[in-house]
Amino acid sequence: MLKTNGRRVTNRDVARLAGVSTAVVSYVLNDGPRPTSETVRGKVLKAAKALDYHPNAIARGLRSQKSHAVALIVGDYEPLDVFISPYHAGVLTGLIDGLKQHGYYLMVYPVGVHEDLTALQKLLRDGRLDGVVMRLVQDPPANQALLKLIGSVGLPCVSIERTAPNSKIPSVTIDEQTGGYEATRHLIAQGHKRIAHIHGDLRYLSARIRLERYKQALLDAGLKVDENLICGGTWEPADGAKAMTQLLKLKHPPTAVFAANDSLAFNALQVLRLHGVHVPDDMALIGFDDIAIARESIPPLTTMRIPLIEMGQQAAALILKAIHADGEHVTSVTVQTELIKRKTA
Amino acid sequence: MLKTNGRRVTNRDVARLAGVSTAVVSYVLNDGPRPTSETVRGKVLKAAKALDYHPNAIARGLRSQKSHAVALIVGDYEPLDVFISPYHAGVLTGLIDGLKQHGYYLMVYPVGVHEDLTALQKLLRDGRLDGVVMRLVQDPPANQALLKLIGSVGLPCVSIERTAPNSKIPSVTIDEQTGGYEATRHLIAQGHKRIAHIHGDLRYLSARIRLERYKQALLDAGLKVDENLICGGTWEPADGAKAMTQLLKLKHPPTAVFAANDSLAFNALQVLRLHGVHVPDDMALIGFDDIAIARESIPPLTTMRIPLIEMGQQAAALILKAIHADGEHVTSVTVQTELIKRKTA
DNA sequence: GTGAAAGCGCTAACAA
DNA sequence: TTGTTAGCGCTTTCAC
Repeated sequence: MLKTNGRRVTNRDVARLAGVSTAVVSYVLNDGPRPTSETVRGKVLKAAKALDYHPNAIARGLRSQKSHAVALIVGDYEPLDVFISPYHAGVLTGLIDGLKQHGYYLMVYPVGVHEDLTALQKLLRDGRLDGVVMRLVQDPPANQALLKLIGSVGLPCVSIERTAPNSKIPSVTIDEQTGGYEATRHLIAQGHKRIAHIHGDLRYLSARIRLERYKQALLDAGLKVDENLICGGTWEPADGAKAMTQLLKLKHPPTAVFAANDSLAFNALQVLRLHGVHVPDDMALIGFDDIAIARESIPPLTTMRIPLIEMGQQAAALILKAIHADGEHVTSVTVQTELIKRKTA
Repeated sequence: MLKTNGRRVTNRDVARLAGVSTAVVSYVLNDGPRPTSETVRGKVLKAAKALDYHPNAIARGLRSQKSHAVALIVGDYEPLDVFISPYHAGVLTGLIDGLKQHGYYLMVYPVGVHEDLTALQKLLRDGRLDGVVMRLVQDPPANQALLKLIGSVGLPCVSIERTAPNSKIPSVTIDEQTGGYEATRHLIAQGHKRIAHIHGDLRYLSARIRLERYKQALLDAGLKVDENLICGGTWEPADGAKAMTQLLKLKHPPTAVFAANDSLAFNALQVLRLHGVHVPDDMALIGFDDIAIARESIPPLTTMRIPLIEMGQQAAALILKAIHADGEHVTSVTVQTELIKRKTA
């Protein structure tokens, strides 16, 4: 905290210089809650400027019980990878932006799924936060400890990417159902009958939904689900290459592939090129997310776009609403995916 | 901030339940500064647990003038891209990790180079920060406003990636001199005589150093610097493709290319593949940074690795030292780049 | 070894 | 319209 060699400039210094009381200084600087005369107002403003006065947020926070700070709590299996993933980076960016515009600050706090929660509890009960945006990764009951902790502290909270089971926490979710379905539909619409799916880490709900909706789209189109055409392992990009290699070895290989995210798709694409398979003629390919690599890849990837920055901004809007709602209900938001047609399907 | 339906549990509640004064509660919970008897200690601890007491950080901060919070201020031309860049994501990750281990929290604050600084000034003078880690992007005099602001608030500060001119601010820098030189040396060592360089956005110091060191390495090896072999534009990945296309059109094309970062190198690589140029036999290629794409690309990129996470951790160590140093000198740190030999050179 | 109380800087209720 | 002052929750000095 600030440690000037001279004394810190306070409320009282301004009051003294302006020849008024500290209350008036407060009234002027906060534009209320009581009116002030123009003359006094001018004197206070002048004194504040002369002294280069900046109100102390800590003192103000102690008094008003508001910190104007929000934390982003993001759980993951590998907390050190969290912000390196383009996925979270996008959300983080939108969130910061949305908060900054309203004078709120963002604290970032990654937490490993098996990490002890006492440190987090300390942060949450500290009084230094006005609200929390959290990103759950695990399913119940594994995420119950975190959820219970957040519930117990009574802080306004918004869940991002998925809903918080058994709670009234509002959320910003992706319409995964439609996204996975439409990605598959797009391939079907191009006349493909043998469509494979490279799935993500099935510990993640999004991976499971995409897989399930892929199947549903096939069935709805009167196509059979062939388990041989379903492969994958984790979100590790290398698994995309592995899966594609596997698919190419099939006696009866697919003519199109829906990969659960762009990294997987991109790595699969590289394998195709290595084997001289022409994309999209010999093999169509669609990804998911629309991260930078999708545009940069040659050929550029067709993909289902998730509006990451928008998600972050929506989360910012929601948590601000929740902070000011004072118990009133805040409605959840679902963002839509969008088919981005490029050159691979 | 926490708003329980019941009253907040405070110091006094614990004191009352334990039958002691608030002073003793503080002594026990903070292990000092005065000793306490074992009996009293037990009673206080028990009462604190019974009431689920958590000290209020704001009140504590007001009293102690310490917040245990640090901000990462990162300037850039496009503030919305800041944390999406794998570069900053790595630094951010290391920084959070290093701070968390010492009970400090990180606030993130991107700032556009042409942005008005009053909002930032407010944050810095707020009293809510114990220190600042900043990443300058512009050169003097353009960065002077930011630098002057930070200097004037008297907060402990650490500069990351580059030094802060005309100031005693300690820094975590990369040994760019060696990095750019060694990358070029590596290509020379393989017998290449015509080596091109795809440079980055020359508004950035790192881009300029890499270019300059590339030239120096050539000269030191008795090779001529051919301006036709130097191209590039911005850090935009697409410029890597553009530059490589240009190089291939030369009557006398290079046999090796040093790209100023991995994204540029990767996009250049795609162009090579498109033209059927074999890498590394017909054209060797080396990148810089060692971001994920360098590993995932096929063939994987040879590159100069920057230890991003380590940089963040070093920055954390330095800012913590600066916060506790109380005016004493904190020495700067330089991290080394490392040649990662993969398949493109 | 412990209690009482001052005071960190601010806001707002109470008085005037 | 403005001044006085209590008090947010904590740490630490002063007194015992």
